[in-house]
Amino acid sequence: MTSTVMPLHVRIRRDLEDQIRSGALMPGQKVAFEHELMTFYNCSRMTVNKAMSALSAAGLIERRKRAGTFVKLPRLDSTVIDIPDIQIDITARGESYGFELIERRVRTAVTAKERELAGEDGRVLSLTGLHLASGKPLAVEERLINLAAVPQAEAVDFSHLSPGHWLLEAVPWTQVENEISATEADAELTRRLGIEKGQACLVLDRRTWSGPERITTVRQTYDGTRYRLVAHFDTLRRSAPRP
Amino acid sequence: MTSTVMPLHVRIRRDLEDQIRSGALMPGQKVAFEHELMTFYNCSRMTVNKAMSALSAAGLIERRKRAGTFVKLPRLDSTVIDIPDIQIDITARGESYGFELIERRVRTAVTAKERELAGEDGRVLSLTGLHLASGKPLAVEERLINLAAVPQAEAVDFSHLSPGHWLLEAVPWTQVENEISATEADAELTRRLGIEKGQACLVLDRRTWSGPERITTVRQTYDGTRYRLVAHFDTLRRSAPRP
DNA sequence: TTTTTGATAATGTATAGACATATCTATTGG
DNA sequence: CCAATAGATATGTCTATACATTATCAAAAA
Repeated sequence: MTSTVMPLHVRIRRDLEDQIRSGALMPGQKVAFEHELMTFYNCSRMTVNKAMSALSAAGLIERRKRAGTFVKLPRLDSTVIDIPDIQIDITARGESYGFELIERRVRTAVTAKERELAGEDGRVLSLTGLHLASGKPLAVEERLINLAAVPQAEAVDFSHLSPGHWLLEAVPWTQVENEISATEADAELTRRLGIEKGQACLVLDRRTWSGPERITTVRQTYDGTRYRLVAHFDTLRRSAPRP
Repeated sequence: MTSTVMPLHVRIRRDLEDQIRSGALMPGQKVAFEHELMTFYNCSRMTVNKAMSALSAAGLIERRKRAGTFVKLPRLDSTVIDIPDIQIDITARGESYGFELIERRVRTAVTAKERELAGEDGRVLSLTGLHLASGKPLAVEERLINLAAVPQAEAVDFSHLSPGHWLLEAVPWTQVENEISATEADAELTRRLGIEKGQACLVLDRRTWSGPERITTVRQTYDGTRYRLVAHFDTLRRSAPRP
């Protein structure tokens, strides 16, 4: 597949990966010793070691001194799913993306949520808007931005600009907390998403930090019939959601 | 924290990680050259290189020849969430776990879903059951197991044994596909989970492979008010769901 | 001015060797 | 027989060096 010449340590790693994936090397089984691979590939131990260390770091194998190297049991309790940025996700599906601002307010933090974000008497920018896929509402977004951390947000016109996408460029985050849940559509959601009353919606709550500082809190509520989170995962590394 | 002496390349990596996390090194900023770190830590280039390569592999930094090394923008479109095994998740919350089998059938693949799993005329084990947290139903599970791949499943008594947990030990997977969606509780879910009719439920569909072979297909439908997926993620590595 | 070319500097890959560390095995001493 | 001990061995770390690769910058040519 890859037309370019592959570095040897990458080739060794891929060979082993392939054997593990295909089942030729099953979990628990012993992998060849470094010195065996070294003679097989006719290379130095450092090169083999680089390949094996990478596999070990990726959690595919376990290495024990004196004993050797063994294929690890993949653990289901740490399976992983991608959570895409909604704008990127929509365009990746080949649909056109749009954002429509419903409400914008600047105020002093009063509610618990606002104070958790901006602290006592901190100022927050509150935005409510709609994410559109091919012109149709896909998700409602309710966002709070900590103006102490992102003062420049106050001057931005978010009428048709996804705040999440803007923030991504303006203030890179270092930590995110995501929470996925389900909720029934209330009257407001029903109206805004144009769905049936009581329909199930997927809710994504996200809080982001930049270093120690809180940046933003957002809740995106998706039309449950039109949106789902998909992830393909294998023992080496996850891949992107399918088209 | 760590009482043992840390290898130098780990220390270098952690120092850089900490600087990135704390905001001392912001995305886009240039990281010191290898030869600078080499004199700073008084070590060889290979040691610095090992640390930097690891950070590069983890996606924290980007390295360009001649130009140097730069802190990467974390990309929201590849944020990640843990999907725990339900049994492990429930016990981790300090609740007692239980499984209750509702229906068990062995049959030849007829529906599209069954044939996708077991192929034309393949035999499948169909299991329906309830996951209980502290004695109360938390999720309904509908599972199909490919008996060609896991013949020993036919002899197992799943009356009070979580099939997913058993499978994990019996047949290690190499690939998983997860899908999260939301649905309204129908009459059957209402009855089995003891919830209100029409309530929103979180649905987790999972398909697993072992090498090229399909192992199982499962749909777990959760009581939306009692279950949510949580993940804390930072630019270096994700951590477990909070208690 | 624009384009080409070439030197330069940074990372990427690989080697051979050295010593450290953990752990398994066999031998020895009680 | 059990326990302590002493190899043996596989991985872990690190060095010093070499050459490959490639983006960048500046000088030379069009």
